[in-house]
Amino acid sequence: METIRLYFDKFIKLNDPEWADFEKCIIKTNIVKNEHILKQGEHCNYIAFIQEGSFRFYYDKEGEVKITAFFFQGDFVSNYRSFLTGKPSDHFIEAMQDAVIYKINLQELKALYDKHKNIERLGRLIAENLYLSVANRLDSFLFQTPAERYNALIERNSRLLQEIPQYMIASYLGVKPETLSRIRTRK
Amino acid sequence: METIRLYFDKFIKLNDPEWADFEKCIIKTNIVKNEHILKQGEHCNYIAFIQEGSFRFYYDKEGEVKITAFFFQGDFVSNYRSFLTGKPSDHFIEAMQDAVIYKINLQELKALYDKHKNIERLGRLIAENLYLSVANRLDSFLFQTPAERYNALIERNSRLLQEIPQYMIASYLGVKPETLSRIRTRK
DNA sequence: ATCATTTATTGACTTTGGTCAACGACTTAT
DNA sequence: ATAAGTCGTTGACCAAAGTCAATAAATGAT
Repeated sequence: METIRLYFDKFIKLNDPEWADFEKCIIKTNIVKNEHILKQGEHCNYIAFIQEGSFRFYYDKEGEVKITAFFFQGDFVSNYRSFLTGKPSDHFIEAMQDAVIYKINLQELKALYDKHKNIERLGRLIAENLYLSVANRLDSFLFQTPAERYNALIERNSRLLQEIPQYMIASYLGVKPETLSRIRTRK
Repeated sequence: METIRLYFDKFIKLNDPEWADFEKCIIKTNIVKNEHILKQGEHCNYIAFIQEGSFRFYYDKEGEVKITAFFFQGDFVSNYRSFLTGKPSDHFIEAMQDAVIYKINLQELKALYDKHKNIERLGRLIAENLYLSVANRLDSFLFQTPAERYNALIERNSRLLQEIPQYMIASYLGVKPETLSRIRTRK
């Protein structure tokens, strides 16, 4: 559990009593490839920190799968909307590789928000962090062409994307696999 | 100032000492139509709460104006990304009508985060709130056609949109004015 | 190693939205 | 009142991505 503490220190340094309480609401979980950690219709009652592995966050619209997000090592993975609103998830979260995550339970975290100011602050920093992620992704749709999105993506994440099949990357970029294939050849 | 307190009570009830400190970092400002409250290149050092009026949040890409967001009464208006990261704004914020806003200064707010747990919590709630807004807008681009976005928008905001010219709505929806005109006739 | 399945590519054609230009309805300034 | 601009609409054409189908390449299971 000490290694996870180092990760959280990057957000905020918790003192020993704070950490002791925080640790209690964390559950380390091993996930196997293709396992779902959240399904459509379920309530997302956790945020998980990814120590190892990667996930896809997708939506099944009448049989057509649309990938909304990828999550990698060092990211928080969650249906944060469902987590915040208490509404059931419209997305699935599936492991693309074997993974190790630390689940932080919603109810217990809320109790810790009341108890420790620094954990309340951690909650703010996580929210701000996730805001920036989704705002950047929105920008990529507002201001970039599919080809520009693709180039920016491989620029940022080339290694991590090696293992991800191209049709999933196409879905993430908002185009059909045929179109991504054509984008890749015409440059 | 008491009227603004009622608005903030919807997020979180601050007690009198908390409110007294919070009030000090708020500046009530009157804005005239077409006035910019933030320009490209400036650092956004505030979040403002809109008591009256509306704003457009836009990006000027080589002379082509793209509207990223509208803000209405009861919303927070800010370049929240610039506010969080400290980087200069790439967007303009312009009043579409005469407006009354309450600006909350960044540096003073940060000091209050340290001083009052409830204001730290207010910061979290604002971040979560803005996360949900931008996540919903991203979804509208991922899962909806321009026509569906248009219908959902007028469904939600029909009254407020009365005063906004159609070419701005087109830009917000991510289409050209000619296309929006055609969407409107073909139904 | 072989066969079956999944994934990626390519071609022909369709659909959707963009571009450019013209025009009419309204505003606004003089 | 008139002229100049702005805004919304319409038409003809263009460009980009989607669709459908065929095939090739890669992956996995036995």
